[in-house]
Amino acid sequence: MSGYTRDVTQLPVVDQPPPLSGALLEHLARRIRLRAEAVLAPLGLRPRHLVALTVLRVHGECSQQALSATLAMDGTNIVGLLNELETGELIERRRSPQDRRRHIVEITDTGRALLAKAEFALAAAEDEVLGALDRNQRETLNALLQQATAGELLVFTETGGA
Amino acid sequence: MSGYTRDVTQLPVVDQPPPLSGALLEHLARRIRLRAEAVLAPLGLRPRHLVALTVLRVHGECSQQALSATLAMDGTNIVGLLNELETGELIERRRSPQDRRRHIVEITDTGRALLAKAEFALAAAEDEVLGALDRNQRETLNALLQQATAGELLVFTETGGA
DNA sequence: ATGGATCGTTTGTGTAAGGCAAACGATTTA
DNA sequence: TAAATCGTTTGCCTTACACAAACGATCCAT
Repeated sequence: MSGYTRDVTQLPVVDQPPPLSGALLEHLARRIRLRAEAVLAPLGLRPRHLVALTVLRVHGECSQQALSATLAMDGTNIVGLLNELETGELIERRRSPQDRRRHIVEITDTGRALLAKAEFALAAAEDEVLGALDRNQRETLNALLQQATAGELLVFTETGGA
Repeated sequence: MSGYTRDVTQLPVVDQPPPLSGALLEHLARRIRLRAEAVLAPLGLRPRHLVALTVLRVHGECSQQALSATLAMDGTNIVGLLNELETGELIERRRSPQDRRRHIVEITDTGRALLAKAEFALAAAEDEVLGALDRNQRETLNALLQQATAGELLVFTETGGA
């Protein structure tokens, strides 16, 4: 599965490094996050909340530890994060009927509404940072990110949690 | 300039939020960063170094405070970051002839080499996270990020630093 | 039924990133 | 000559996390 043979059908030109996105991803994320903080504060949100809500909107409901894996964040910290979101009734924790130890986490309508509101408010900030991209390109970018994000959960859906 | 009228030539369908990338950007960046740390450690690098080097490769040489602005990081912290990079001879600080208070920061050949080496090492980690994107999409993604990143510096190039 | 695993939770500790402020030497500019 | 600027050093503070240990509730296997 991990034996992903990179496309070396031709000769390795000059041993050129593959197109790498991580650093740029991080760089742009930071620039946006800094501006986002100021915009989100009045809404009682911080960047981490935005990320969690966004992920919860993409995926449907999910167990708390699945969320922990998806956000790549320690389980103990997820508790606190969800507490904050639950206080604002942005997410809902309910017991799983199948396994009553589990919490089923889901974004609420209030959560969706606030998320949408936040997104409107953030548009300007993003425009500022992603100014070099035109509308089309930004949509392409977003589609790619969305697809990449949605892809993760397949792993956990397939595996089920083994 | 900031009066960017979003394309509302038609009726605002249902007041749908604009395509937002910030949260997803941050989410994916985090997932990659965590895996990257392990890969970079043996090279004596941390994610922040990778970001700095990558940015320095995209832009050419630049003053230290321009870098501070580009990385959106406090000037005092830039000093330490550059010190670490300079110790490894990955970047070079030299005095500007025009204004000898200024430091001209530039990535060295050693820096480029190590950066390339790191990128090779990181490919697997990215493959893992961006697995839902095919080769073409990943190239598109990278091109967009590159373009967005390169765009920032225009601001400072134009303004000159006023 | 009993014992061992599992899920979420609490608490507590540690670390790394980074902001912010003050003061300094070297330099430029007015 | 005086004031502003660039990088630098020092010191303090906050935030986001990871990690470990212990707990109650629950599931599961024997």
